[in-house]
Amino acid sequence: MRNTNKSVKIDGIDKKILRFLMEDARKPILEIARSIGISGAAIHQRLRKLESSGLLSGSKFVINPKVLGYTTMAYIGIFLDKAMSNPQAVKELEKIPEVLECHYTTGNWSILIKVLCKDNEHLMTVLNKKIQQIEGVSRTETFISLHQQIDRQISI
Amino acid sequence: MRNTNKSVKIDGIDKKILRFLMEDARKPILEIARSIGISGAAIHQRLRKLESSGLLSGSKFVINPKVLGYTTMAYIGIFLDKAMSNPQAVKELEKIPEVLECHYTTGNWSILIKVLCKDNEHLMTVLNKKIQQIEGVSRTETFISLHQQIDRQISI
DNA sequence: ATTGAAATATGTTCGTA
DNA sequence: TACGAACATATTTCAAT
Repeated sequence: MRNTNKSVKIDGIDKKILRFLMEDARKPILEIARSIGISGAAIHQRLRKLESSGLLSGSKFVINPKVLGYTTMAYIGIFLDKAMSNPQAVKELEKIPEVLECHYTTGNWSILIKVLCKDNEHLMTVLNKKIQQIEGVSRTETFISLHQQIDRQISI
Repeated sequence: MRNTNKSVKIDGIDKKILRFLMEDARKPILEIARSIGISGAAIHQRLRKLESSGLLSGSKFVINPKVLGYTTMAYIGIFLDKAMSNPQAVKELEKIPEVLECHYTTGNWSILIKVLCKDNEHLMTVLNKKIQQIEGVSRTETFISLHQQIDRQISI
């Protein structure tokens, strides 16, 4: 059973450990131990606690999509017909691999999604052949990200 | 010198390796080796090649901000005065820890940012006391993410 | 590109403070 | 909590194919 309440307290040592691992998930624990002057066993124990607190939700290898030719990122605001249920639309969006994020939002749209495509043509295909085809999608507004200037996690 | 051209070719074995590590960056290479039936040394070599190709841009520990009380995520579209240079605004946005992403976009706004706050009150403070204070920011449009339903990397 | 084996380094557990 | 020692695994290199 995983604890997910909000009363998790982390101290300065926890923060140091996390900052290292948020930068490089494969950084050896012993290396971290040496740089912050505490034993490897202690770090191991703290990491277990942080994991069971739910604060650590895993680790990821980050791949650079540009190297695979994916250079066009865009946000798309989607207007749904009143009749269309949000969960049903999300189920369809999940099937589209180019959709990386999907948010149910306040404001103009029902849904805001982030898509990653190879180029503008690819984006157009995704829009016309995939997203607009979803039942209940009435209109979309596309914002192409010409350049992502900040990309980071919460600062701790 | 890192190769960042787009002609990187990866085969099925590379994909299998990457899929494992994109899920769990700390998964032991030898474990992956055993599950796909190839030696650890071979995986090690492939990873080195993938790294030097620029496809692998690192690894990250993922932390769950909710556990620290950060429950309000929002996208904010920012209109900049014509006189205001984009890079200058970005420099100011970088100083705001709640800003996790910043995109220079086509469409209505000059900039689209993603912010993570503890609650609506915190979001309001960030908007009024930090973002609106930036010179050149004329107007903002906020979209609160009531629920993030998809969050993933490119599928390979 | 791949392998197995050797050398080095790390992860993990446990008894103790 | 933290430590160190002991043990189990993993990473890394290398000669050979």
